[in-house]
Amino acid sequence: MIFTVVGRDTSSSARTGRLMTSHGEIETPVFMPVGTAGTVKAVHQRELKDDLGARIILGNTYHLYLRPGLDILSKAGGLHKFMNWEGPILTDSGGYQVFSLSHIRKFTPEGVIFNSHIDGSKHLFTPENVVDIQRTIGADIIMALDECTAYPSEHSDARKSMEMTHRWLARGTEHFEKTEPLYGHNQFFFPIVQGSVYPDLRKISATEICSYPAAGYAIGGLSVGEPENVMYEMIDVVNSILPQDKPRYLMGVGTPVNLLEAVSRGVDMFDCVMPTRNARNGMLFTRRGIMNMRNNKWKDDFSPLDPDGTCFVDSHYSKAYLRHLIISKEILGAQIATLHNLSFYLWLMEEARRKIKDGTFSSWKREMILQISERL
RNA sequence: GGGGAGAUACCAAAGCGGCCAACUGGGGCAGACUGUAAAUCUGCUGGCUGAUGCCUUCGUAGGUUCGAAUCCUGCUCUCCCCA
Repeated sequence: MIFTVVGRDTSSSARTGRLMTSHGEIETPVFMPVGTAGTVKAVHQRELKDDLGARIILGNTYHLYLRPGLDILSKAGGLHKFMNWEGPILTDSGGYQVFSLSHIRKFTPEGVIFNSHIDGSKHLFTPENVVDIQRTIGADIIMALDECTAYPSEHSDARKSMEMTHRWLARGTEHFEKTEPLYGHNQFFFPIVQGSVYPDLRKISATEICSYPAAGYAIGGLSVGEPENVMYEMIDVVNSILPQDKPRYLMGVGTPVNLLEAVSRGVDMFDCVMPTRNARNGMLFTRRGIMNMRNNKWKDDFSPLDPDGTCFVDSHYSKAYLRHLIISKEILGAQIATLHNLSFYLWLMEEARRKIKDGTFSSWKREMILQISERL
């Protein structure tokens, strides 16, 4: 993968760049909407592409492997064709499910045994077969199997967890190198830094994963409950070690403020369920602040959803109408709210790229954070 | 006209002598949500109070009882069956 830094902020570590994949070019910093099960929930692929301008989306190894399963994905010719998404896709390895489904998993020397959350059946994930599964899915960027260390964790536990991630990385990398993409387009394999909230471990981990000549590097195990300033500190520690000329992907983060703080620390790629999940739960992010659409105060506010918004739903529907839809649990409410939130996240990154190029990123960021933190 | 059943908080509906300011569901109000087991989850929902607590409530008016949403009597209303 070719990654080119095309602009740098002068007063922070923020940079803007271009990332080439077989399915198109991505400008960074970029937010990648999460589409766990082969769908960004509540958003049509055409809306994703045409209305939102999303350039790359996520899928999830664990979910797609369980359903529809590899047989179907293989017959479909990969996830791109299956879901009719022509842009780049990144798949998470299932490492996060090792963490979030911890009560139905068991570690073995080989890998991690899971009980399916769907039917309870047993499945084994190994650093190797997770590469194979992601070959079958056919994502442009695939992730190493890691363990997202729980927070809080003792230093000794965090170290053990990190070391397992490193051992898995060695095996996963070897397997990745001796296997081939299945659908005629390139795939890139990203290792993941762990180390919990311990700077010494983060340094060890970042140094370790940099010893692999990967196309890009991910920072995992953050925004799992630790204070935000600790997360920022870890990003600083890791980014001081990760190579300048490779994309950096902060996994699972985060709030709009988190994104801006991480961009200013040199992060290039983000994904998070927050804009989509919170949308379905009635929470809207706007450049003037956060709105809980279920709140009584919107019931007769017929003004546009978001007068500053860039998505057509922002000017075509009122706050009162969306509140009605959300409260009535109407499907359209989830659709409108999700379109809005994703368009806000994508706008925020687009604007960040522009400000980095302009050389005004830091002052813009400062002002932006004040605005978007308001509770409306 | 005769017989029967019932009236409980915003709605529905438990409770049938003290553990009841009253189960539960809905509705309402608010909060949470960060590589999605989430169109989910949590809290509150008579009044005053930070809490303990106090005050006013179970159609209505009386009565029995140390004590009543719960037992008795009258009244009002609703529903069902027969004529």
